[in-house]
Amino acid sequence: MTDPFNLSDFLPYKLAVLAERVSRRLAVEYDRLYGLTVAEWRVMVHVQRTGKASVRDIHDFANLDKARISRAVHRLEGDGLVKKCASEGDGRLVDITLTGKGRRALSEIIPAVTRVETGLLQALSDKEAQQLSDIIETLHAVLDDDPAARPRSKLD
Amino acid sequence: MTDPFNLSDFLPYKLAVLAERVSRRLAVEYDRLYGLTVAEWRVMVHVQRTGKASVRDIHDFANLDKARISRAVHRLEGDGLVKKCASEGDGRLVDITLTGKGRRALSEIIPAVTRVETGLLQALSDKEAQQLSDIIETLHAVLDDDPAARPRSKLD
DNA sequence: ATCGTATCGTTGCATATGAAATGAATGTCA
DNA sequence: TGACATTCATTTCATATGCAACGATACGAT
Repeated sequence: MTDPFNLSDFLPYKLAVLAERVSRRLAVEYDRLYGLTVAEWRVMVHVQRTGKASVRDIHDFANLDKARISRAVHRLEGDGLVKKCASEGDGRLVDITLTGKGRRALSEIIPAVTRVETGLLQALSDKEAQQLSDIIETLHAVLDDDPAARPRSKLD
Repeated sequence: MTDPFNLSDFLPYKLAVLAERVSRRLAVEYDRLYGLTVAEWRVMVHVQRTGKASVRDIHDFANLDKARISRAVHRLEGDGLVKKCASEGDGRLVDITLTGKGRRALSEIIPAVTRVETGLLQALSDKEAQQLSDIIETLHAVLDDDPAARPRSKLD
């Protein structure tokens, strides 16, 4: 017989459950406002931040599969929220930029999702929020040294 | 123009990225050993813990969609890891129990995933591990009070 | 310059997923 | 008891997902 094993006490499970719950709560906001999915939301945010980005760029920074990004961008283009054009220098790349409509969309969505984040952070003291960041970083560092773990995505 | 918005600093994003990375690292173990998916793994663990469980029970405790559980159980039955039989008292319920093979499978998988969890926890001090648990609980409590959030799953 | 290699974005394919519908069994209450 | 509502597990259906393959472009070594 193996040790008693409690899903509820298992750190990976606890992380997964919280992350999913938070993620779904957030999705309510960007879905409600512009019918966006998580992938579309992340694409928009990254493009806003960098001004213009390729699928590859977003892949590196937004922790999303290449194909998922490609499809998200396609949908966003169809909705007129982003514009795609072939890169000047490199014919393989696609330059993705926000349209005016895209910028307006983000300017509605960002306050809404920030409100949710703020609600979460306000329940934590400044010290706790810092502890959480540190702990997250520490756990990433463990996986960085684990050859069976997938590499970490880059930071914005 | 909206505020500068950094995905990397956004708590929900940080949680999602870490949780997914940890989850995938774990999945390497139960996939490697018995070709299990996350859903199958959670079903097995819950059934081991309770001895016998219905789809509904697992739904309440393992943070999985009912349909996903039903399918996971079906596959596990096909692999001979669990057994299904109609409940005595209530003809709607299905009693799911581990087979001998299922118990043997878990006795291999649990040490493997525990090793991964231990690797993560060892990077944290006892105090930090406790802080993390407390913080997770605090964040759940915020969502508990948020009508737009999905209810929390029960604890084992 | 050219051939082989690497990178980029997209697509095909098999599978996974969630929401809603279904059908069977039970519960409720007049 | 009999009608109606509820609960449970499964299935259906539309969509999402990840991986691998692909075609196109760029790079690198000779």
